[in-house]
Amino acid sequence: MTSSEPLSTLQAPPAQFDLPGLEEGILQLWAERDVEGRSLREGAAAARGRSDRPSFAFNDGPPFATGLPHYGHLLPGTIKDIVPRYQAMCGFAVERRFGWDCHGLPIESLVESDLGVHGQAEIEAYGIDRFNAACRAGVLRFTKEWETMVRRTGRWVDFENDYKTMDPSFMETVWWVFRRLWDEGLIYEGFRVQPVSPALGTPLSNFEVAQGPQEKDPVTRKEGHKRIADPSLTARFRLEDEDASLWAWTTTPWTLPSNLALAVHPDVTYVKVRLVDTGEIAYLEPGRLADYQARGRVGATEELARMPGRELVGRPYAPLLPFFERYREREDGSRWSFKVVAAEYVTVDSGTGIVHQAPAFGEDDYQVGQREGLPMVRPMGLTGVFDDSVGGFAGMFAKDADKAIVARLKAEGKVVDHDSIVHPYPHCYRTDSPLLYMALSTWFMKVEPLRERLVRHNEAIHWVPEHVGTGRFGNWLAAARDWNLARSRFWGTPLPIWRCDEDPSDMVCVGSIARLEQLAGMEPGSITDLHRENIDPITFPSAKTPGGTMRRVPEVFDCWFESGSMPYAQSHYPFDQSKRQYVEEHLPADFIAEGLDQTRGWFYTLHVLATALFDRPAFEHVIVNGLVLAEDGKKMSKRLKNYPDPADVIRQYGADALRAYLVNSAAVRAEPMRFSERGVRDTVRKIVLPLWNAYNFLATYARADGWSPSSQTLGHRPSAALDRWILSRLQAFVGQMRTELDAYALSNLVPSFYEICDDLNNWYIRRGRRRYWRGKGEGDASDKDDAYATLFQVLSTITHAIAPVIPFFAEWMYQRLHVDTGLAGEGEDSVHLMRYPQVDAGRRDEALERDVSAVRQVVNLGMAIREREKLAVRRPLATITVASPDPEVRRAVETGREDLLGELNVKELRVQEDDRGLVELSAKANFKTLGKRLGKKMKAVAAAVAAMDAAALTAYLKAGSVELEGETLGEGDVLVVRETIGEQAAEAAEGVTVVLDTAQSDALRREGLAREIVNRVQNLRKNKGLEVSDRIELRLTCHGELAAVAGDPELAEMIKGETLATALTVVGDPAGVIDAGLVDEDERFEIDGETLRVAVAKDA
RNA sequence: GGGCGUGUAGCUCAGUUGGUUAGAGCGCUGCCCUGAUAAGGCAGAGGUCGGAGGUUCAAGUCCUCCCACGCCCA
Repeated sequence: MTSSEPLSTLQAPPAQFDLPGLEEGILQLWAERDVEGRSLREGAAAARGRSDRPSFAFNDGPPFATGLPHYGHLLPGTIKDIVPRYQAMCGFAVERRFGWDCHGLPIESLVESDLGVHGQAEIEAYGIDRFNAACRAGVLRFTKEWETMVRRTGRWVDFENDYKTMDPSFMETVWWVFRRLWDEGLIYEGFRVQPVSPALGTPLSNFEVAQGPQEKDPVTRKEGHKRIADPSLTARFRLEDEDASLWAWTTTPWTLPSNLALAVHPDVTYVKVRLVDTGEIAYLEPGRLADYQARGRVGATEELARMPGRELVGRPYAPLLPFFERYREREDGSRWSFKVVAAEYVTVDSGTGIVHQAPAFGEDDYQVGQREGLPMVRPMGLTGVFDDSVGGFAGMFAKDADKAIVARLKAEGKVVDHDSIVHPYPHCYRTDSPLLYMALSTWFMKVEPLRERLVRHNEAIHWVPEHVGTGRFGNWLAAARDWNLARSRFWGTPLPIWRCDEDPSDMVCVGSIARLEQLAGMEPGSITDLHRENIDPITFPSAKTPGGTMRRVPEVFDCWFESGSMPYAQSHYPFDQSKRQYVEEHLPADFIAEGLDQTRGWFYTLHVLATALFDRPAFEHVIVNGLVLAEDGKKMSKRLKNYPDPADVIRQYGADALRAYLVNSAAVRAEPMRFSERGVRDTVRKIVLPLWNAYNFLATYARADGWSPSSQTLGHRPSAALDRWILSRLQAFVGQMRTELDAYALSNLVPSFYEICDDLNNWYIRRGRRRYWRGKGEGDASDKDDAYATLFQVLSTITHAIAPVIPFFAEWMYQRLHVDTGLAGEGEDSVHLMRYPQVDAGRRDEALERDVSAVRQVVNLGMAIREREKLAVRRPLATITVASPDPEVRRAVETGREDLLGELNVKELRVQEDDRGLVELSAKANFKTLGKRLGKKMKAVAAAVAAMDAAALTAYLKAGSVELEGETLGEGDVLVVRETIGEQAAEAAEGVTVVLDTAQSDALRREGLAREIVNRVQNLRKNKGLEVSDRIELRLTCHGELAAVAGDPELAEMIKGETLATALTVVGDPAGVIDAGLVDEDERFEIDGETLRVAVAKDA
């Protein structure tokens, strides 16, 4: 980074490792060189058919911009960056447009709070135009923060060329989509039972219901709806075909005027009883009767008959209240209402086992009513006030009418029992009033007829993980219900249905702006916005009904309909001719990714609309991520502050660390993950630092040596086994990365990367580091070139391969390795514009990899022996004996002799086949091969195998088979286990035994001490901040054995050579002043109880 | 209430078609190595594999039920 440095060398690593700072620098570099822009514009051009590259279609799900991004966005955001980045490196042009979900309840609720205007009536009074203007102004309030955060995480996505669901072009395509469905006959008007806040006069969404007041159940301690006291009324419904009653129970007497049927469970047994006191004959479920009697609400009874519920079905009863008697019979005289019907949902947990049905006021009731063809009776509007159809109750609020209704029924002798009950009940989140459930008119898309096609197209989708597609999503599709896609709201895409005010069946569905202008006789181009305030006033005369005026229906679309239309609407399909072909060719899109919670959300709506419109799936590959939980396993909660601010985490550890941490978690397999700040910190140490260290090593020595890469470096084929080994491992690594990325399986990327870094740092560089130390003219120059070229190739390839995962650090490495050194050509100024590495199968050598594994295993065994015997590695030993019956292992160990001796600091290697005298043989049955064959005999045979003695085992090994318990055991059926005998310094593993000769000769001991001295000097060099190539003058003050070592000419040369000392002065210490601590200058060390004083001076 | 997941060491997670003594990383303890390393190596402590039944010669793994947690839907 000093300006005097020539550009063709590897830059010195920064003194401090500061990943966040490094990332900021890379962001700046990307901006200065327009790197991101070049990549994104390539994708955008492809969408218009103006790129020579093949295109890869990625569709981004739009988030609501009403809140700030959190980990639930950053995790899918990382996935959405890795895959397109990889595909771009594979030569595809990838369009990556950011999207904003602008409509819907989140923003409407915010604006309601801001304005203090709540519910339909208030908003209409306030003015839809002003209300929507406030939504428009507020919905993008955090887009800058989003952009900043998303960019800071390294995600490349096009914000300039973004899409918004409130854009007129987007909304027009939504109209087009709807019109297509309308033409296909997939749209119908129907009812849906919805919770209504009578105080607001507005239906509420599930989300709003969940926002309502909560409290704990006093018994179960579970959180639930706020509790309320309601009437508990059991009424008698007089049968018309017998002098008897059906008893039914309700907690909502206000729905009784609308009663149209009574439901029984077809398979439950009911009883007919006579009440001893009154002689009344009644039907109900016997267990429930016993409950009433136990509570003293009903007296003694006499059982008359028993029958299953299905035998009661169809029996007529007299209306409890007279208001809707006209629905008793149909025009053809058949029984219509006021009869017993069957319903599977009826339970015997409460009430009488016979359930009052008011189809307009309950989801279950509504379903039964639809099935039975019952009329729709709803004597009230959204405010819950009875209308004139219910006589004396007219004008009363539903809940207030309870008392009057009960009183009237009592007076008419129709009440069996009247009590009160406290139970959880949903309340309005805004006004705290109890909600009323009622059937409201709305618009549906027919999904049920599409089920078979939905399931079939789902089979073509590649789900990661698979179970989400086959399980959760597949089940949902197979049971898909018609989709209520209208909302009684204000800020959304209006339903493009105009209906005649004279004849409600006279309707027009408008599929484009131009068509509306034409119908309304407006100038082309005069409609510039499609929100309600601009569209609702547009009317036109009916073509069918003379004198009728066509007016838009009031509803807007469910915002999921809009996000499901995104593949078409983001490109203004089919209106924008330049992108028509792209849209049609890229359905299904190649790739999408979102959280598990989108299964019934975006994934579903995309799939339903693509199936309905084009008879295709909407996407080909999808990665589903799990939820990010706080470290305590709970949901992340702003209120609880149980998670760190993402911006702080990035500032402290870097975005690469966060990305690698997230993508290395179970969350990429759709499992929930617990976010831990420590996990991010560990990721820096485990993932980024190893690569940085490796670069640091290369740069340090290359600079000292004046080595720099040339265009030949990357193709260089070294001959040394160590080089060929790491290059082979590199091919394996690239292969793993490609396989995983091609399969959209991201969970093994980081582990594979970690493995190659480990091999690089802890074997390749560690074993090969002396190759880089040789000064000019020393040793084999071509070997040194091999070493540099190999290390450079490895770092370069790793950098390319890991770039999609850690884009910042990979870019930093690339800049150092390729750009600063002048290797990168025109247009090659960013790693992200380069091609993803190919596997060079010719450089893979699996036999060599196995050999190195064998050597490393022997090293580990040797280390274990040294540990156990307390033999420091710095102290040389005379011999190591490796015994193995496997010729492959013996050959591998011989080949790796140098590494083995070097690592273990041993002088001589002996390899032998015979391990007799070193190990004891014992045997175990191989359950895997024998289990299936032997079955119940397995236990006896296993015992016989375990009892085999050394002689029997040797015989088995020779013959390859043995006869036991009448069974012939062949090769592999008996597993021979070797254990070292007695006290010797030996370790055994499968197929190999290692023994160390622990005897220390004087010569070995002196050499060990010399190495101790070297170690102290090296530490001192480092502490003094000397460069690895600096020469020093060295002065040692010591006495006794250390003085003898330092005075030995051979050892002194060794010390000088290792420490780059040009001069070594040994000062005796006859007075013992250093032992006495009288000397405090320089450094003092203890070695084997003797004191050493070291003085180091840089040789000028 | 239903669907789909999850539950294995203090923490984060592996654990193949059932197979012997259940593994790794982090953290902890001890020792070692370091002429790039903020790393690394060796060892130790730490487990009723959520619980209970069952199938099997053999169950963390298969079956049934239950418990807890999560998402979605009622």
